[in-house]
Amino acid sequence: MLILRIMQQLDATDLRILTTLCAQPKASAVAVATELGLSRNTVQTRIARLETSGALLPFEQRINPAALGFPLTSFVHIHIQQRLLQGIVAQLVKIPEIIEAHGITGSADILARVVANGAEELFRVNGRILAIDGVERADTSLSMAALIPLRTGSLMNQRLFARETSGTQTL
Amino acid sequence: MLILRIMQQLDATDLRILTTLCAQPKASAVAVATELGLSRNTVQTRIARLETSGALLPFEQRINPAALGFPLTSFVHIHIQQRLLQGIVAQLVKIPEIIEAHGITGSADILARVVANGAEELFRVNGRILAIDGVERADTSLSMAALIPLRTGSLMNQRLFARETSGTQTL
DNA sequence: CCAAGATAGGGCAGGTTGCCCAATTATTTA
DNA sequence: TAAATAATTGGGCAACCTGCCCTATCTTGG
Repeated sequence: MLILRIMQQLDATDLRILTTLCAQPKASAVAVATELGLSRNTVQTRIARLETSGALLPFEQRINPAALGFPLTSFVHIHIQQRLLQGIVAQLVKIPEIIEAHGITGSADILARVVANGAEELFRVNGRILAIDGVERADTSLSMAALIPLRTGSLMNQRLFARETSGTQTL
Repeated sequence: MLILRIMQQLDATDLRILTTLCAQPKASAVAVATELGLSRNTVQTRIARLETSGALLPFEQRINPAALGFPLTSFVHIHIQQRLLQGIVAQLVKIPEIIEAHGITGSADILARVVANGAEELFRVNGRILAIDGVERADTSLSMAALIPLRTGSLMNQRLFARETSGTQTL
């Protein structure tokens, strides 16, 4: 329902287009085409497909929470009564500072990414989470440093490399 | 060194522009301007500033790892000999499947986001992490569901709302 | 061998960008 | 409060780009 099944593997051309766009986000289709030695039509078709197939995440992803006034990032491991998951998620969605959440395996049930403008707000959010019916514990880990900022370039290189050599991936 | 200090708080106009762009990522500056009742010049100036000030993260962020052939996401809590952090991070960066990593407080030292095309690859990556000198343990939590996909819209609403109600916030 | 799909190449009207400038508001600051 | 500074607006212009349409190759798989 979210992402189309049609999300088959991207081929080398798609990857080259994406790579070019990463380097020059504002590049026009024409620019990409000439740079890659493709026709404008091809590039436009590909990009359109990438957007509809779910290969491109929403623009929202590019907005920096820090710039919005939320410089602190923390990860909260939430332990819950699993049978109440549905309702708990519904409540979590209502907390704006929770900008991401995954249902995970392991001792905790949910891993949430929480941003805040300061420690107090973090504390407040923690309180709101604990107040939800079915939540039993919430362990917060504050991010002290973004050692590796979210990237996908490494994945694209991997794919391109794998294609060219056709061998086992290594590094 | 990463993000410019110039990243002062965004004002209501910036937020409105960003909100509009979220709704219509392909909207031209002219379109945004007319929709918000601003001049084209203003919108273009603002957007340019947002891009240079670090309020807009790199395009890379919009690429879906799943589309690249990495449908599995997991979170790995890494315990290390803290004095070896530097070198460990240097090694982690070389592992393409690690698309994000934070230095965190709590029992674990590093929280890494790892993607893979299958369980075996996850296992391989885990091995590579454990092989790094100074790494003592790596606990993997597989993401079974993206309960809340990364979002920032909630933050923008919060900010805009805060502005409208209480007039004190400098945002 | 044919059908389907992808790519190249060309065309055209209309919208858009980049850049520049002057006039008009805010907003600060002295 | 007045002067200085920054933000916004409105307009103009050439170059460029997009969206859409059509056709001719060229692969690829059945």
